[in-house]
Amino acid sequence: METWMAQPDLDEIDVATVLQALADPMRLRIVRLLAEVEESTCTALDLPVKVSTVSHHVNVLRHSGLVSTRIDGTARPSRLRRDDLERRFPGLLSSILTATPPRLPR
Amino acid sequence: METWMAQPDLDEIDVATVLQALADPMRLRIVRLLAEVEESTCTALDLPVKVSTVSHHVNVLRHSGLVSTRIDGTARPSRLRRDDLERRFPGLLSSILTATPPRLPR
DNA sequence: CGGAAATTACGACGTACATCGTAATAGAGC
DNA sequence: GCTCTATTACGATGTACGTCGTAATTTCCG
Repeated sequence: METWMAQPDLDEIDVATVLQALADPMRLRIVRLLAEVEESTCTALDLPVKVSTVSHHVNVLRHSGLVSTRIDGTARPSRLRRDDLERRFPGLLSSILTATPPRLPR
Repeated sequence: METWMAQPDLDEIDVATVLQALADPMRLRIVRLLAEVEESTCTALDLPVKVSTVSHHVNVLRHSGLVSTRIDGTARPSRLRRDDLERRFPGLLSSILTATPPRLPR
């Protein structure tokens, strides 16, 4: 049986909270990574910050409703709530993930 | 003839910058107001902060590509770049504007 | 049981930034 | 020209938070 960490229900997800979560560059990077690997733990994510910081970011992402986290022994693999987000805010997450990089300058 | 303040081109708009702009509650509120009134100046917006602060926020919104500002005498009426944003990030702005308020608690 | 690994809880530190007050600038109208 | 209004430029201030280091907790495994 699979156990999951506490997370907001679909209709509890606040768009302002989601935007605040996505506003941080490192968290946006985590979201993009999770969109590729489908599931990953904090230590497995290859990021230029300490694991305790990654853990903090993933917590923020889960509380905002962006990711769901499974309990697997001592590991806590997380995955993007793509379908949930698509239902709650159609087009939001997908347009962020498929966005073209900005043209120079800036 | 209409003059406009400098703003990023469509393909110069960065999704990360847009998200950072929308992350602030007051700026999100401004975006929602502009979505209703179609065009407004800083002083016309009824907000619980000083006008200099509103001006700052509108500048951030313009630099991020969310609003365009027209020069009309001493006034600087701004409007949402809805069509531009829809073309650049389909579904992003619209899903934010039409989002249902979150169910309690939180 | 003992040790290693994953995660998190906690406190501390820097810094980015939202906000304000004031002053400077610019246009409109008398 | 003078005044009024709208906007912004600038500096100051307080606070939120991203990051780190360390310790505590939990689980797995030999």
